[in-house]
This record gives sequence, structure tokens and C-alpha cells, in this order.
Amino acid sequence: MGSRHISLKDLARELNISISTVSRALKDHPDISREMKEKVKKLAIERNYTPNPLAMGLLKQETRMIGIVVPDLVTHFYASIISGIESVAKENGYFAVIASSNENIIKEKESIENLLKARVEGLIVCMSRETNTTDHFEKLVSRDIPLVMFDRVCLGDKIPAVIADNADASQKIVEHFYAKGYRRIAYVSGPENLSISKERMKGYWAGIKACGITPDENLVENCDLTFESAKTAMNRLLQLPNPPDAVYGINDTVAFGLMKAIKEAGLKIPDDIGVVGFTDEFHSVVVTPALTSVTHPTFEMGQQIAQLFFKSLTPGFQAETLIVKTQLVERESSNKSQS
Amino acid sequence: MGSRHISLKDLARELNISISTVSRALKDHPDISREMKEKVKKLAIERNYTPNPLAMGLLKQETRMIGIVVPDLVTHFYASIISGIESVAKENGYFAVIASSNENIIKEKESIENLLKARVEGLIVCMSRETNTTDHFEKLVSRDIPLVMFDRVCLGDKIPAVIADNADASQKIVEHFYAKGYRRIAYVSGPENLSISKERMKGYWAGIKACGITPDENLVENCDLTFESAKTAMNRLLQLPNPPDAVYGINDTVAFGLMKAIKEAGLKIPDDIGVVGFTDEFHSVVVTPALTSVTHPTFEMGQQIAQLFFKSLTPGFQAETLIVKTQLVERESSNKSQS
DNA sequence: ATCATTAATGCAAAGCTTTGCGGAAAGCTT
DNA sequence: AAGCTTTCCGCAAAGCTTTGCATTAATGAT
Repeated sequence: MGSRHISLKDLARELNISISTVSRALKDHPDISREMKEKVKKLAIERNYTPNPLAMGLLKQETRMIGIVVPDLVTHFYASIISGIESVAKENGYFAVIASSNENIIKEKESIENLLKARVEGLIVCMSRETNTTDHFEKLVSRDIPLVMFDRVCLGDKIPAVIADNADASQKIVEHFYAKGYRRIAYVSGPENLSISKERMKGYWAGIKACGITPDENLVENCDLTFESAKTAMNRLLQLPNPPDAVYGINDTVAFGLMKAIKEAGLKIPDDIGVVGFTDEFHSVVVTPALTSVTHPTFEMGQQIAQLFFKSLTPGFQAETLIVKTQLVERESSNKSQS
Repeated sequence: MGSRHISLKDLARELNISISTVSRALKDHPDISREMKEKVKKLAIERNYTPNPLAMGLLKQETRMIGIVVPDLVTHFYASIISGIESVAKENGYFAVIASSNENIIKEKESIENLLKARVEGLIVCMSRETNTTDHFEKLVSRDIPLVMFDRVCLGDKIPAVIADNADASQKIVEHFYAKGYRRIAYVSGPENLSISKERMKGYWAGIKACGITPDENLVENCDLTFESAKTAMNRLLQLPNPPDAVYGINDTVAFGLMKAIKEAGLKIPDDIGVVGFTDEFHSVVVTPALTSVTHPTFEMGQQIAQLFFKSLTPGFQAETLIVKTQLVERESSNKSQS
């Protein structure tokens, strides 16, 4: 049962030499004679020896594990970022252990605790949508545990972070709508505790102002980021005395919900109502009409997150926030026929 | 640096007692007096002691890690199955380490090797689409390493597996089409080395036969499971002298590709051509028209996979293949107006 | 032949936990 | 008071690896 892996001791016994000699032979230590090295290496390969990471971890006091906590695993956005993180982690000899908070603050705290118990050397976290307190993150900072946050972040002065140019992108969406001839532009936001909500909201108002549109509080709705709640929010907008002729959501799941509600109301996209999403999921291409959306370079974002993480390990590191540029990809859903 | 975690030794030193006493006190060993237990436990909580899993792993010769290798992470199907596996794993005190083969056989083999080096106690694998040899799996079997496969499986007599009722479901799709009035029913399959390809193909022909349709080899196309290749396959079908009036794909990504090609050809779904998918992704609801699709209970499937894995750990276990029932969810894309 | 180098290898500790066994002190019996 | 049983605790080994230091043998120098 426990004998599936062979150890230095096994090799040593078989060759009738000491463990230290085996260890040194495998690492080409100058003290060991050439013949001995060859003999040892040959047997090691034959027996398929691989060093035991548990023993190494114990000795070196490091696990080379890095813990990732994301709100869910089934969203393309997170999955792709994780892939990016893993690619850089692997390059640095680390590997990622992934936990999902299921958008739940309790589970988020538990996941962090469990990863710490498993002796990860640091954490990369994207807050759940419920997370409205930050003490569990402050505790990590005060315990000197390496931590990088992304997308939904907090405590930017203490915790290094990677985020999108949320306000900018949001403003550009409004301006894009305006340029396409839309005038009553609505926005469906997410929970107020999330940084992305705040920043994208800021961009919305900036865009409205930049376009010289009279601001209308009624055109801003909230949802809890689910497909269903987005539909509900859209229905509220549609029942306004003066409903919007354009709408965008805080992410693509929300945008899909908006589209569904619009279609169910018998309205046409993009002619009756224009729609734009945020966070380009694969399926923006698939829906009809194809969804205009803000593209996050998710894989690269993941790589940057990991790079920032490793940078944060160096002594004297000061927390910084990296902002990645997004791009508005125009497709059919916001292409109003000029009338 | 290495002093972020405190050990039994730290507690022992602080209380001026031996390490063994601390260890036993924390586990309520009868040899330890009540007062001593209380004193130790109090300090342990105060200092936030958690046992070092590396040391435990080394001692007990177990890591409680289980390795998962999937073709990709960004597909809802796999992400959801992983969640299911993790939920059961956690219950049993195990945690999952996830690796992606990126649909690449080399990377698949590497991932398996790396997980083994990391001392996972067993593996759960879904083959990449390129995987046409099975020797690396046979090696695992002969090395007595616990292994469970799912969805795309092989060596069913030696390796426990969890799969969908592929042939059945496939046949039901054909019959569903027939019942809806479609007569020239096409099928776009995947790489022939994959079990799902073979089984769903078998179901296709069974369905054709059951409906009394004259078989037509031309109505069966292949693709490599990507969106693009599915589009290409569909275009070939559309250029047939006698093109199909219904088509289904081996999974939903393929189905989306089919839909795209059909739309680009200016044909209407479901009236000109009916479409059905396989493996119900979230977005089947979002596309227009909503996609009729075969639902896998993915989360539950993940749970069953994990349960089978733990069952396979028990002595005397014989490989078995679990077949999970799927369900055909009728939506708009196959609902031809009766004419 | 003796001493000093050099080369090649082994010993042992550290990192953390569990656990069988031995040991000391206290209480009890007679 | 001597012997025995409890009660409570510490020693040490095992699991695997790395590495400073010690050891052995052999070579070269004088």
C-alpha cells in the first residue's frame, strides 16, 4: 500500500551504500565518484525514483503550493484566469490548489482556512459577491501571508491586485451606444460591496455626462449577478413609463439575462433595444444576435496575477494595483439600423 | 519566513512539557490529566495551531490528495463535474488537485506524471480528444494506482468508469427528430478514438433503424470537437445534393457550431433544419432558438465518480462501469412547425 | 616510514507528527 | 515499611530528504 513509491533508502539498501551518497550522486555532487554516480542514476531511473515532496517540504519548509479562491468554477472568466495563473505557477515550480467559494462568504472564509491548513505558501483570491467585510483579508495581511486579489478586490493600498480598467470600459460602452444612436441608456449593476460594481457605475455616470445625456436614476438597476435576477431587473426597466433603448450588464451572464427578458417581451435586439455585455465569454459569439462585449484578456490576466504574486514574495515589496486594458468588441447586438 | 506556522514543539517548549504530551493532550488521550489537556488545548487555540499535513503525510504515508485530469477547464461540463467530485472528496477528508490536458495527449501524460510525483493517492481522468493509445493508463493499472475514468473512457474491464447512457441518448435524439417530422437526420460526431464517439454513433444507427429510415452514410460527418470544425462539417452537410433537415452534434460546443453555420447559410432553425445538442451547457438556454439538448446531471455525475473512486480503494474491488441516465430536454431548436 | 593531503563515503541532525514502551511519582495494600 | 498498582509523562523511532562534519582509505611528499 504505502510501498508504491521508492525512496533514497530503498536505493541505498539495494546498492549497499548510504543514503547520503545516493542523494549526492543524484545531484552530481563533486564528492561522489563518477562510477558511483552512474550506478546510482541508472538504478534511480530503473526504479522510477522521484523525490518525495512531503519530505522536501518538511525539510525546506515550503510546499510550492499556491491557493486560489474564486467565486465559481463554471464561469469561463475564472476558468480561463486560473489557466493563466497555472501556466506561470508551473514555470516557477509551483502548482495551484483551487477552491470555489460558490459566491458565499462563509465558504470563502472556510476555503481560505483550509488552504492555509494545507500549507499553501500564499493566496490568490477573487471575492464572492456576498463578501462585504474585509477582516479576513486584513488578518492575512497582518499574518504576512502572501496575497493577491483580482477583479473583485479590496484594501488596494495593502493588497496587491489585478483589475480591469472598469470605469474606462464602462464609459466606453455608454459612448459606443451614443455613437450608434441610442439615447436612453440603462445599466444593470451588481452588489454594491463589489469593487467592479462601484467602478463600472462610476464609468456609467462619466459616460452619461460625457455624452451630454440628462442623467436618469431610473435607468440604473441592480441585480445579484445571476441570470434570473438579471431578467427580473430587465423587466423592471421595461415597465418604466419611459423605458430604455439600450442596456448593458455588469457581466455576460447578466447580459444574457437581459437579452432573454427583452426577447420574452417581444422586443428586437438591436433595433428596439441595444445590448452590450462585459467580460467576453466564448458564448457571446454564439448567442443571437452576437453580443457586443468588453473583452478581458483573461489568460494573460491570469499570468499577470501570478507574476504579481511571485513579485510580492520578494522582500521589500510594496502593494500595487495592476490595471489591464480591455477592449470593446462590436458585434450585432448594439448595431442599430440607422433610421 | 518559515515561522508562519507553529508546531507541537513550539507549544511544548512554551509549556515546558514534552512534545508527546502535547500531541496526546490534543487528541484526548486517556493518559493525560484533565488539567494538562485544558492547558494545552487553550494554548493551541490561542496560538492557532494546526497540524502540519506534510509531517502527517510523511508519517502515515498518505497525502489525501486525488488528482483530476480533464481535457479543459473552461467547459461547463467538466467544471461542474469537478465541483461534484470535490464535494464528495471533501466529505472524505480528501482534496482535489486539478490538471488540464488541453485536449493534448502529451500534456495528458505529463499531467499524470506530475500528479504522481506530487504523491496523489489516485487519479480521475477524462481522456483528451487526441488520446488514441492507452498504454499510459495500463501502466497505472499495473502499478496499482487507483484510477477512475469518466465520459471518455477506455479499458472498461480493468478501469472503473462513469459514463452517460450515450447510445440510448443518441438513439432518443433520432427518434425525437422523427417524431417531430424530420426525416433526413444528420449527425456530426467526434474523433473515432473516443468512446463517446463510438457509442453515440451506435445509437445514431440504432435510431435510424428503429425509425425505419433508409440509412445514408453521407449524413454522418466528423469533427474535432471545436466550434470551427463543427461549422465546417455543417457546411459540408449543407452542400450535399440532398441536405439534411435535422442535425445533432456530439456535444453542445459542436451544436453551437452547427447552428452558426446554419444561420450563416440563411436557413431557419427549427423550420428549415432542426438542431439538437448533447451535454446541456448553461448556454443552451441562452442561444436563439433555445437548444434542445441531452442533459447530463453533471454535478451528481461528479459525486458518483468520486464515490466510485473511494469504493475502488477498498480491497477486492472489481472494476465496474456506472452508467448515468440522461434526459432529452425539448426546447425550440427541434420544434418544427407542423405543416 | 611517517605525516599531510585529497578523495570518497558515512553519520547524524533537522523538519513535524504519532505511538509503543519505559520510568517516575504517588497512592494503596498488607 | 516494603511492595504493588495507578496515573501521568517523556524517550525515541519512523517516515524521507538535505547537508555540515567526521571518518576512512589512499595518495603524495619528505
